[in-house]
Amino acid sequence: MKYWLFKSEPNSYSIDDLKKDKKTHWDGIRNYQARNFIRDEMKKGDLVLFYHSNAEPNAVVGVCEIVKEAYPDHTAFDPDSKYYDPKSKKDNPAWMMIDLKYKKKFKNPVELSTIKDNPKLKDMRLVQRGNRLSVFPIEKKEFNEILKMSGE
DNA sequence: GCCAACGTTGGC
DNA sequence: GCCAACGTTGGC
Repeated sequence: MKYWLFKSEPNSYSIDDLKKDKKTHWDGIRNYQARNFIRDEMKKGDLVLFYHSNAEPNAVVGVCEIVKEAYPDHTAFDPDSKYYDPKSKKDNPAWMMIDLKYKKKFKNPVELSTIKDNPKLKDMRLVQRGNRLSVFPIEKKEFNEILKMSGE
């Protein structure tokens, strides 16, 4: 089993939206490295930290779980979608998505600033310079450390 | 709002 | 195949 971190801007989709929806499909990934993680490595049962970016404050705000493994991202086929990509064909989809289930929202979000201050988390991609991936793997010990910092 | 970082595009 | 231009991400 693997552990992941997903970034989302709360004004487009927040942990509260996921809590309300209970489950969602993670569409709109249009980066090949992220796509490869989704397609090749994410498995049902993997746990995901949900992170708010461009937020006040930026923070890990909860946990969710992968409940469906990679399948074609249908928004790439839809000319009306902002994620439309004519290069993605139905018989050879370029982009994939997974389904996520809500698990918990932290009472105390773990802020980016405190993550940066924790030497145990210095190797996380989240705090590395220039990291722009919106989904990426994290270590089990990093996942557990964030949980510990949240007090959950 | 600024800007550094970095992925993608397209001309050559 | 190189690389400049451009667009996007995301912290500050």
